[in-house]
Amino acid sequence: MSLRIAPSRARDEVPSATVERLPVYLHALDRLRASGIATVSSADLAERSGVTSAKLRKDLSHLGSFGTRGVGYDVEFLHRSIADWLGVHEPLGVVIVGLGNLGHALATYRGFAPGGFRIVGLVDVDPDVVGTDVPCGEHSLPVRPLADLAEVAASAQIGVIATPGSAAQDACDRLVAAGITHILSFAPRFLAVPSGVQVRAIDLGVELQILAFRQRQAAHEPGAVSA
Amino acid sequence: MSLRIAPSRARDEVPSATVERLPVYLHALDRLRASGIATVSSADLAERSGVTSAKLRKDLSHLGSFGTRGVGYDVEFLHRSIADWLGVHEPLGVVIVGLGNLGHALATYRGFAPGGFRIVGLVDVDPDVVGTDVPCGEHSLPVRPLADLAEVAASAQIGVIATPGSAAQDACDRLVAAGITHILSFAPRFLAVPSGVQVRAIDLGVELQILAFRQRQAAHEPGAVSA
DNA sequence: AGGTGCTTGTGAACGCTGGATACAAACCTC
DNA sequence: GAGGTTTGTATCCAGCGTTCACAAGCACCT
Repeated sequence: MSLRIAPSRARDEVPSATVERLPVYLHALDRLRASGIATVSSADLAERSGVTSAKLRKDLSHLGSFGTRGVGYDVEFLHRSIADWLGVHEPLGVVIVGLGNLGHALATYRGFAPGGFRIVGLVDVDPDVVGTDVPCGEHSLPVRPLADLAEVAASAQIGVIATPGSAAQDACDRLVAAGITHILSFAPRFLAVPSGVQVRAIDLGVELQILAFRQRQAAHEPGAVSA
Repeated sequence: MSLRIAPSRARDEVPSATVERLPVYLHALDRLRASGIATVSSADLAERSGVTSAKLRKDLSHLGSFGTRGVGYDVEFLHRSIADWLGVHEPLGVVIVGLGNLGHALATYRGFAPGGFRIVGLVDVDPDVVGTDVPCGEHSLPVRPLADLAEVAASAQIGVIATPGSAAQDACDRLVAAGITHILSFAPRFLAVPSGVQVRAIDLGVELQILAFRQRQAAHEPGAVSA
């Protein structure tokens, strides 16, 4: 393969919808690499990612030019290119607040390390939980009391809230006070934050209700089939 | 309060963006009701839900007219109206496939019952897990082997996939074969399904990577502050 | 009884992101 | 060197969602 120049276009001008699909492509490339496949066409990769080939090519064109006309994409090169563009090479520190069932699930979740994350701290209020060790991928970490949050968060860039809803706003405020600007929340609540702080909220109950609505709707009108 | 007519407009013509926000409003109303607040204005409710008042009023206008001009909304009445419209009164059966950490977290998740769900089955492949009892809200359920999935899914309308990625497509195929048409997947993979089957996918790794990208972007350009 | 001040409900315009199409450029193979 | 294949991109379109602004309506006060 000839020498290539890393395109690396300005990150600002990329549509957010594209940014949200890039990790999906990365996963698909992961699997292709694991299968020993060296080259992939846009049509093939698109099908594995659940999009159309045109959309895939348009997405990639926003960050540069990675393929070879008439051939396709080199799996290894495209994977590295997207990963670099997303900035996976320098892992971010993650602190998890709340180690109930969900917190444990997140801590032990495989797929954080390859994604460029390193869990650096676990925090909870429950005295029965504080002090216990939780396995986090390779290593394991002790759960520390809520009072230590500021100290723990000092080496983190991302906060994850896995507390009950009633404790979520307090946890959020503490994270923000500790300098965390990007938060992933699983609490069933809207979190108020100062401007400049990004919150990405996932509410399992809401997701299920949306699905349930569609189910009931489809059950009531058996004729309708949507994409 | 005077007699009111339930508006109940056609469900089809409501934009999907509105449908996805209704459960959020419902949660906010839950909390207001718990606080003993009887009346709420669109501005107040909107702030608690993380949207603008105009958007909230427009969303509600799609399903009818629930407020009183000059006063606001009756919390109890609006809650019941949205819940009825979403169809919460008749609970849907949920079957969970995969009872690792995430599956356990989902099974024990509080907030399914009030949302109109009833977990009716748990399935896993691991012989060590099969047979164990898992608490699901009020009651508890035994984990059954994968071979029983069709039988278990017979009384379910929604399937939840919480397996590792490698087992997700197989689990999905079995759910579809058992007649399940609406699936919530947490597996880091695109799931291929026949047309008519709805899949809602949540990939924790993807969510974190999107957030991480924004973090690195913000860190690199300290001037930018986005809403 | 009438006026006043809110708040809802909605009509219309706007912005815009994203998606589809089609075609030219480029590369490998024969 | 020709042909076939696949990428990269320019252009256009369409549809959705959001916002703005105002009219309609209710309660309360005088």
